[in-house]
Amino acid sequence: MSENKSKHQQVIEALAVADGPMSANELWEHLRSNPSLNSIGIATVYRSLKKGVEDGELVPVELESGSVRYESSGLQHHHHFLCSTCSRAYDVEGCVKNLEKLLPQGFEMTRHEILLYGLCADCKMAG
Amino acid sequence: MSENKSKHQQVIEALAVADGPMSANELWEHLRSNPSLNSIGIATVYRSLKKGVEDGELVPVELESGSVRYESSGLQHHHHFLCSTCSRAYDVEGCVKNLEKLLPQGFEMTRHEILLYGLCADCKMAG
DNA sequence: TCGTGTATGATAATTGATTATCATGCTGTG
DNA sequence: CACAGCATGATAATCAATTATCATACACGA
Repeated sequence: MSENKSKHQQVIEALAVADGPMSANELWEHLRSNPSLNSIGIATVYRSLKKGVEDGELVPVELESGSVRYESSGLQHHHHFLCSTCSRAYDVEGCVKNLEKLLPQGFEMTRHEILLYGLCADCKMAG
Repeated sequence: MSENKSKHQQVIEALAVADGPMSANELWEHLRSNPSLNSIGIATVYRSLKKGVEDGELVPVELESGSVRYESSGLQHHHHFLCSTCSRAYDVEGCVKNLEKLLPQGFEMTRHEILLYGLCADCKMAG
């Protein structure tokens, strides 16, 4: 398989070009639906995600209860939009100022996440 | 039991005075540890949470994968802080401006959540 | 007091996500 | 070609959260 991509690479690369973090299941469906790729098993998806995180290529992102999504590490600072209809997560660029002013006395902040909820462009147009 | 509080009321009231949203399990441990209250079963906690949401008294809050927390409805607009050490969630007052500027073209935002991560005052002092 | 209905607790059952297992097939080497 | 080792897929096993079940106990009205 030296001239073809390994399944693991397919997982990593799919996330590299995705427009938002994806769960194991989303990734699985996405890869299976692509006719130019061979089929892939869900076990391989989980294995690749785990390895990707261990290798520092991927970062887990928890936006909801019940599922962990993954994104490429090394992306610019960004946040996420979660569509209430299709439940896909999208990256959104930029950030806001003055987050520190929210911090209560005595607390120490190491990072933050901003989550926007609503309708993504696709679902808004379809609805 | 007319002069005492029902278990359901105890759950609702515990959340009313909590300093952040709590999961079923957190609530259960909290209520059991309070010597002035009778013991309570985990089933009752889940039942009360479900009923509280149906009645509009409680709101589910999803900050992580793996657990749903609940808070009183009708709180002022606020956000949350999640302690990486004790994993408790705290309410934080206030908000920030210009969130709309993050929204991609064609998307529609209905609500948002800001999550701060780090050490809470207790853990910071203890650590 | 008797009967009905609600509240409760213990625990079994379910569910969804994730991990472990195991057999297969392919790669590259000696 | 035979062998060792890794990648893979199907699926069983695990795990945590949640829900369903069922028997008990108490409150309240007839």
